[in-house]
Amino acid sequence: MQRPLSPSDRRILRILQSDGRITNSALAEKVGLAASPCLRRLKALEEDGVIEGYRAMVNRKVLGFGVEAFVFIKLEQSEPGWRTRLVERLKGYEEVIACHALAGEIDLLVHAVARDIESFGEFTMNRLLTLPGVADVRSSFVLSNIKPMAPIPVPDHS
Amino acid sequence: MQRPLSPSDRRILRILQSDGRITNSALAEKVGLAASPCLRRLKALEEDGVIEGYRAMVNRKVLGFGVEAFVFIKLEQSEPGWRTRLVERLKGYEEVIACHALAGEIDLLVHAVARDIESFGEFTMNRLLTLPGVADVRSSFVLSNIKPMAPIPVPDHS
DNA sequence: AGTGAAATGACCATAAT
DNA sequence: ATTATGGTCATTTCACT
Repeated sequence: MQRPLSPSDRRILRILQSDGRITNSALAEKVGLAASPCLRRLKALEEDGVIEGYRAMVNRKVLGFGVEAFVFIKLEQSEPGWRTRLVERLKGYEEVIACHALAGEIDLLVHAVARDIESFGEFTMNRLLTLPGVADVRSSFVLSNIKPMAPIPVPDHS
Repeated sequence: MQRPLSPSDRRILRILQSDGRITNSALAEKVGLAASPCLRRLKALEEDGVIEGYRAMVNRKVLGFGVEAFVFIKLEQSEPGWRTRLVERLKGYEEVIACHALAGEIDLLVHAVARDIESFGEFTMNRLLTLPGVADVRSSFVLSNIKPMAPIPVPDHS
């Protein structure tokens, strides 16, 4: 189902996770490959879905989002259809920068940004609590990003 | 303290958050600029720290990490020094792909990956619970990534 | 290895302040 | 005048075959 990763592939993945915009030729040099085979490997990794995309990390505060928070949501037990629609609505909110379904006490973990505390309040009150199927909503503001979005470790073998 | 963002800057940020490896010339075309001024703006955004970096998004399962989890940590009240050292240790763990300090019930929210449930257990037992200053550790496995790492919205004005 | 495309820097034009 | 914007062109470097 998945071609095994060569040592070069692994080096490529390590480098690209910390510098996603490096040129292929600079990448090739770091990896210890000629440009041409390096590019072929990179394309293959993209093609195979090992690399799912590239993203610029933007400073949220510069964009006017002074508040970052996590919202812990418990759902009511209800027909499956409700849950699907709830999740679709949630995904549609642009304040939601990530959302995970969890096992255990909390059903949904929502990572959100907002301009300020007031607009975050508006968001939770008007857009989260009003979703049908939501039993409980608790929010915690992020005080500091201790470790922001670190790379996934790339072991020498899978 | 921060140069205001031009409409072109905002378009650049929107595009680069969903395609961080787009060539400058393709970016320029989408933005509606010539390549040269587009590149100048891009460099300035990096220089000013508006863009904090670029990252390839890698499929964790391909790398052998079948398990993704959030760990909710409560700390004991203790001297500030302990907390700093605890946080440093936490940052050093490569299983930890993100970590936030939160206000409220939970003090630290840790986002982690592991090869399987057993090795996640080893991680929580031997590396988290043993940290001095930790009062309580609770873990929830991620069942699904409902909305994985969406862009931060870029308003037309800040 | 070669060729077409992209990146990059020097320099100019225009408009708003 | 100064600042901020964008454009053109020439050169080097890169991507890709």
